[in-house]
Amino acid sequence: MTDAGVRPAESTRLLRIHEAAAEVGLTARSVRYYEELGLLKPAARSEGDYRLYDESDLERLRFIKGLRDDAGFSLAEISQLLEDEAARERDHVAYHATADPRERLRILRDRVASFEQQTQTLRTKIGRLQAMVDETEARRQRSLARIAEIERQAPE
Amino acid sequence: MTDAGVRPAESTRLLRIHEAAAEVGLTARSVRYYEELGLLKPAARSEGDYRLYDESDLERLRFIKGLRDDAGFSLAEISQLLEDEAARERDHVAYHATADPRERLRILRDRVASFEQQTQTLRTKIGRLQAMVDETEARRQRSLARIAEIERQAPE
DNA sequence: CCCAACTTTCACGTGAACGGCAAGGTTGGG
DNA sequence: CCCAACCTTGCCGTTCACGTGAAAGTTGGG
Repeated sequence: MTDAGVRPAESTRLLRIHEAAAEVGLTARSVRYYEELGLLKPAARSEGDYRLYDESDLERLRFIKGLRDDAGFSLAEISQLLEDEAARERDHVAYHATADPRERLRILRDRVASFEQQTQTLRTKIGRLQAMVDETEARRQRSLARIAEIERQAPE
Repeated sequence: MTDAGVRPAESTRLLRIHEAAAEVGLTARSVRYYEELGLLKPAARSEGDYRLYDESDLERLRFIKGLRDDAGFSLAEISQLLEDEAARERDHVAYHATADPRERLRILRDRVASFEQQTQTLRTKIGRLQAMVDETEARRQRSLARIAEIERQAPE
């Protein structure tokens, strides 16, 4: 209970939408669209209502971009995947607002569960891709076998 | 030059578009659209111009569907990925048309190269997904560490 | 041969994921 | 205080990947 104002630096500078978007390789339009879909909310707004993004926003945007580009998820699926974390995001404020360790633990544990859900989903996708690789490998082997056979029958 | 009509059994029954589509979990419209994009061509057409698909067509359709659903590739990317094989597909006819072992070897070798290209692309994608998994795992670990720390400082 | 069920091509409609513009407000250096 | 460069909220346009008829032709069992 000592030391009242526990809200010091946040250390990272806040970025405006174009800066933030460029930082993670997106367009401002996309970022606004993602917000419209409820995928994220800027950490703050300026006096004149400019969107302001912090480092955790950038992480989130990078994650979204990864899910979209690398994993090929639709924004609806991403929304689904981040749904839990979106609820936690509301807790994020609560996390910094409360000093109650029990509350903080609850929030952190939910977050861990969310991460586990995400890795699970990603691993499932990896599994399906691996199956496709195996399939293709098998087809390659079959072709190699036929090549060998032909070479046996008609050596050049 | 002996034996004019060399087109005997093909063994597998030919399916019409709805049957083929249902078999691989697609719609007839999608299959026609894929043909329009040049992703495949039915093995044959009936007297009255009905599309007729054989087993290799189904394999191809399943592969396309896998690339679309599991890998999340766009149809343009899939087209790119199958491009080589599409050229080989034209060779497919040639393969059965020729009895020349040297020509058959060339076709088979090209096919092997195409398979290797495909697995390479898929493995790259798997790598990016794995990186995301690692990232998420790291974040989970960090949360776990903070949980442990809080539990040390304020044991319930 | 007939007819219901399937298919053809053509064409317009739709939802997702933005792009781009207009009309106005905000920032911040000079 | 001024103004260029940024931002805001609409809102309409576009591309992709199909969905959904319409109008006509094909298949195949009875």
